[in-house]
Amino acid sequence: MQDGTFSSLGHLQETRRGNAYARDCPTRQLLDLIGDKWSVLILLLLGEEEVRFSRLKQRIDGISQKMLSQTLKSLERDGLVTRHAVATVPVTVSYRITPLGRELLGALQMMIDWAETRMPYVADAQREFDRRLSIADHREAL
Amino acid sequence: MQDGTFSSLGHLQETRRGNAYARDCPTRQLLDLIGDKWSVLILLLLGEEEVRFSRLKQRIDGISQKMLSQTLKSLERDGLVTRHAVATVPVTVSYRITPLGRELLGALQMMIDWAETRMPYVADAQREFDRRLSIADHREAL
DNA sequence: CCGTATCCAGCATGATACTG
DNA sequence: CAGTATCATGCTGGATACGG
Repeated sequence: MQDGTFSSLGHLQETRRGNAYARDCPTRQLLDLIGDKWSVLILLLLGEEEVRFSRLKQRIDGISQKMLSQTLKSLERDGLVTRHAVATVPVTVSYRITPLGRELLGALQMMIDWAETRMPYVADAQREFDRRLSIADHREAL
Repeated sequence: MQDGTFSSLGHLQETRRGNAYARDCPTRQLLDLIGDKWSVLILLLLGEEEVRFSRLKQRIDGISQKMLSQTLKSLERDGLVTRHAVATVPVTVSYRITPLGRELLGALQMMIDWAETRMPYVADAQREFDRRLSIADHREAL
């Protein structure tokens, strides 16, 4: 079904560089990494300072130990944070953001700013949409 | 468990404005909207021009009719795109990005640029991480 | 303290078939 | 052409308990 799409894209100029619409474009790959529930929150915290595991768990509202551990390992694998273990008893582990991670955080800043100023408008649009929908549903029920 | 977090954040200065670490911060709300599999790809296409449903389906590699319909309705509900139906037979429907959606696209541009230039480094880091892990696993098996 | 294993519920996505 | 309904499925995230 899509083979034709791919080959026709070989010599295209879709305005943006590269094939931005393939399901495996870099943007989607990135969203697969950070589009989850906790990654960005963790990166934001680590962007300020090195933080210990237990402190992260305290400061991130509602995260489970499992998800914190899992997300940190993921971020470490992606080269966005580093893990530093000190062999005390019990062991002490802290995490730092990498230069690559810090760069990403910078690239996300405009998005974060947009979210903080514009999400209220999105919420308005959603309410309006739902209101119209419920009216339409009501008519339909006649 | 997290109530203390919230109240203590009342008079904080966590570097970034607002409580960026709550699970319902605007940034996470935004990621809930566009962190899915298709939203950004659709927005990018609509950012160039008004596009018909069938054309979107052709151009977005691998999307199902259900997911296209569902994602478009979601974006419409969020106020990021608008739907325009023409009562031909059969009906003709096209979608346009809204000013709010275009603004979001602008805010995403740095992230998109970062993804296109830096995702290779992420891929490198992942390979390196997996390589070391397999070595460790191998030792462990002795 | 930090991390993992297990089990489980809910949701996101997809295949397919059907309708106006 | 555009969209919905149904059903199946894999994955994400959460609860809990255990281990180093």
